[in-house]
Order: sequence, then structure tokens, then C-alpha cells
Amino acid sequence: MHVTAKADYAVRAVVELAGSSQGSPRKVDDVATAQNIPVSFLENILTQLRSSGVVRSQRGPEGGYWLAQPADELSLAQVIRAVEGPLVGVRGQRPEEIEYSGSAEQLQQVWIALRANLRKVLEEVTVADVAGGKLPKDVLALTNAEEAWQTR
Amino acid sequence: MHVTAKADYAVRAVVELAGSSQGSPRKVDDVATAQNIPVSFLENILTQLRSSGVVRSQRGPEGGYWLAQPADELSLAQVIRAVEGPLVGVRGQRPEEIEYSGSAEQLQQVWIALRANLRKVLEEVTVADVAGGKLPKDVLALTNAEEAWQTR
DNA sequence: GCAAATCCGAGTGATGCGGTCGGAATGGAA
DNA sequence: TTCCATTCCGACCGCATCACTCGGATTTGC
Repeated sequence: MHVTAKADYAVRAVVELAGSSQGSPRKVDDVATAQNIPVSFLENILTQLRSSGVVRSQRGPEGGYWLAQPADELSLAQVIRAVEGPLVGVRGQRPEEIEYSGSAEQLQQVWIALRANLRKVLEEVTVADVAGGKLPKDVLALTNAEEAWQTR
Repeated sequence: MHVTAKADYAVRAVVELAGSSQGSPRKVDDVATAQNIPVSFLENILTQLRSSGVVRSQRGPEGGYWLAQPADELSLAQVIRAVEGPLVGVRGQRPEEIEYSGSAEQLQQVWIALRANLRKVLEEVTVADVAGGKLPKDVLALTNAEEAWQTR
């Protein structure tokens, strides 16, 4: 259950792009320094985001990157999938592919439920939500229960 | 967002233990063949589970492993934490430890919300639930929405 | 004392993570 | 047409983690 640096960077980069003026593209160096991300790694990530259709790019001077869609139509799930693949995997397989036998049979449903609850957050929250500082209220409700902040 | 083989094996092993008679301990080889887990790896895992207090053990002939607590008081979260550490990490840190600045500031709350929703499943489902094939109804509700089984 | 089991730590091959680097292609301006 | 800023692309690299294995040492029951 680990969010990689790449996924974290990807989301932050996209959020940063959402905060820019729509007219002109944003340079990699800009985004990198704004979000404190290693430049050449970010270059890498943005290329991946482009080939997944999340961002567009322009070469040459005055070039750079911008969002391919309006920020309020782009979910965090889309961004993360673009760089990490499937949201959740169990031993490298998707939850619906794995099979258990015997007393652990119900386990598959647990993983499915897990993924469903992950999606509830990541599919709903858009890049615009994060950039604008206004998360959906049911997501916010999850963070308000103070036990949510406890370590365990 | 990846569930490792170790975590999967740990849960299955514990579920298998829950399905045994309470009187006598269960041998590693038994559990391994029942759940199709590599024996020496499982040995490893059970040792970890024991040092976390999830299972107890007995050495010598007639020895083996059994649950340290009633199966209906043991959550999947406890088992997973015993072998994997914290349930969710972002770039190796816990969600409440990381700090963002600028336009990505709200991201921390997203990760917190994510974890909260993960916990909703893993803290609630007990080993007894899985072994008995009766998951809590709100967890089951998550799997009933047919979109839960879709790939995306 | 013997045999059956757990205990324990070290080791191992493959894979992925978190980047870096060197150029090639592209586009705008002079 | 010639710079030069920028993206594009693939290769590479060190390190950690993953998924295991192995060889004994220790405990326990008979």
C-alpha cells in the first residue's frame, strides 16, 4: 500500500500545471522548481503523462507542457494510472484476476472492496479540487474524523 | 498501491489457522500445503507474526502455530501491519508526516482520506469473517456495486 | 538420546525504484 | 540559415526491496 515518488510527483506536477494560465505552456524547469522535483526525473514523468494523453506539449523555445483536459475533468486516479498502471494489485495481479481456494476464498472480495474504497477517493477528487484547495465534502469528511490522523 | 505476496500469504496463513481446531497447534507444512505457500517463506512469515503477538508457537514434535487471540478479535489490518509495517506510505513516509507547499498543499488530506477508507475495510474485516465466509455487510456492499469488478 | 518440529540469521537472484545522462528532433527568432 | 531553447527518447545505474532458500541451532516429547 505504497504511493511511489513517481505517482506523487506526477500528481503534483499536474496540479501545478492546473494553476497556470491556460494560454501558454509551462516549462519543465518551472514546474520542477515550483514543486521541488528533480528535473530530469520530471521530464521522464511528463513524457509518460503525455503518451497517456493527460498532458500536451510544445517543443522549441516558448514550449512546455499544459493539461490536455480541463482540470475539473481530470481525476487523480487518471493521473496515477498513467504513471503507475492499475491502482491496486495483489502479488502483481489485479484483484479480479486472482483466485483463492479453501478457507481464504472470501479474500478476493476483500481486495475488491479495498479497491472500491480507494477509487471512491481517487476517482472523485479532481486536479482542480486540489489546485483550488477545495476537496469534495465527502472526502473532507473522511479526514475530519480525528482518528484519521492517528498513527496506529 | 500494491499488496505484497508476504501480506497475502500472512493473511491466508492466519485464516487457515482460524479454521483449525483450537486445541492443538498447526504445523507449518500443513498450512503451507493447504494454502499453497512456499514452506520456508511461510516459516519466515510466521516468525514475524509471532514476534508481533499475532500467533503463538510450540516447539518440538506435536508443535506448531495457533492464533494468539480469538479470530473474531483479529483484524486483517493487524495481520498486515505485523508483516508490512504501516498500511499506507507516500514516498516511504506516513501520510501525516509529509508536507507540501504551494498549490499541492491539499494533497496531504487526500492521502489521509485514502488511508481512512483503506482502514474502513481492513480494520473492520476480521480473520473470523474471512474464514467463516461471512464478510460484514457494509464491506459486502462495496463489492456488490458491479462497477467494483470493472477493470478501468 | 533421538526425532520432530520451531527458531534464527544469513544469503541470493531478480525486479523495481528513483533517478541521471547524452544526444536527437523540433520550433522560434535573428 | 543559423542559432538556441526546449522537449523527446532510450539507455544506464546504484540501491533497496521482494520473494524466497538454506543451514544449522534450539526446544520438546517419547
